Amino acid sequence: MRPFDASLPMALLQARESAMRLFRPLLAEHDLTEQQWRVLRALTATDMPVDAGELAARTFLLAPSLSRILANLEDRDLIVRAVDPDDQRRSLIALSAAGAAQVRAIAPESEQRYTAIETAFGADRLARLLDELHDLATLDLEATPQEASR
Amino acid sequence: MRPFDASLPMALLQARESAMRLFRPLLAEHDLTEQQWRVLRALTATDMPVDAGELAARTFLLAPSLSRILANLEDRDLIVRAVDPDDQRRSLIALSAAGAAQVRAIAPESEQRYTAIETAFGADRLARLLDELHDLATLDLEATPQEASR
DNA sequence: ACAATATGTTTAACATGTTCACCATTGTCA
DNA sequence: TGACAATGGTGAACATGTTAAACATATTGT
Repeated sequence: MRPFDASLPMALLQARESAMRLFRPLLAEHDLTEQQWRVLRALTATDMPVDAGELAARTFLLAPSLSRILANLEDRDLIVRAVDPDDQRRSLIALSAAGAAQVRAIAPESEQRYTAIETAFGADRLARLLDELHDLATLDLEATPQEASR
Repeated sequence: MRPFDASLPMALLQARESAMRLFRPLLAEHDLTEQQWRVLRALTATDMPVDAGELAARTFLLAPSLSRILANLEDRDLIVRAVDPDDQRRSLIALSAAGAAQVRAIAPESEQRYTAIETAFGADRLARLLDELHDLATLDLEATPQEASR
């Protein structure tokens, strides 16, 4: 069988771990997990409140995970939630003032560490790598090839 | 701040998810998680029993996670464990006959699906991507740059 | 209007990720 | 030899990944 560390999923996992090792300590100082930070960043990027489904898509979190994360962030008053008046099934989510302050407190150091990776690996090289990763992610492969003929 | 989906960790996460979507259903048919499969594969690749620390390194699992996974696999008789006579702290782990059979049952289809990715993305292109990922993973970045001068 | 269906979100259950603490066994060294 | 630190493994606690089910609200078709 294919050698172990030559597999694509393992290589992607290792590379990601290597990068995250640089960010996790910073986030830990502010009592945020990687996923919680992802949610806060996604909310920072928008002016309009977004519903949970949209937020899940933007952060690449599954709905059940996001649901727990939002409950946590709401308890800590980093976000605010309100029922969508046009569709009571949805809840509209936005950053609170404290949440926005938290993001402002972390962002500069986060950017700085990202730049460190960019510098060490090469900015243009990193850009090409991101392009390749994007192509790979959007490859659409048949999930069940044996049923492709239906 | 940096746009959200342009970040390296997100790109790596998406790419990996895209690839794993192809494998998870296959593993689920055999009641194995991705990580359990990783352990079985790692054990297949060696003739000698390995201790848990070595196995953790090869599968890129943290020790506490591996500990739980091994307990699970041992309950299902897919692996066997024995105390290392030379160092009673270590336990030596090997594939059981049933575990080896399980791997043989899954491997062909797994390889086939991997080949599908290789074909769709381009074999040489994938090889170059793996090289880049390896370089990225082995970049050693200072975890805490501000203390680098000590 | 009403029943059937679809959709957005949450809960449940189990497995893993992550950090910290603990335990047993080894290794070190005064 | 006998404290004492280092090492391998596990347990605990909390957060997330993952799938399936439950729930409430909307939508559809008749």
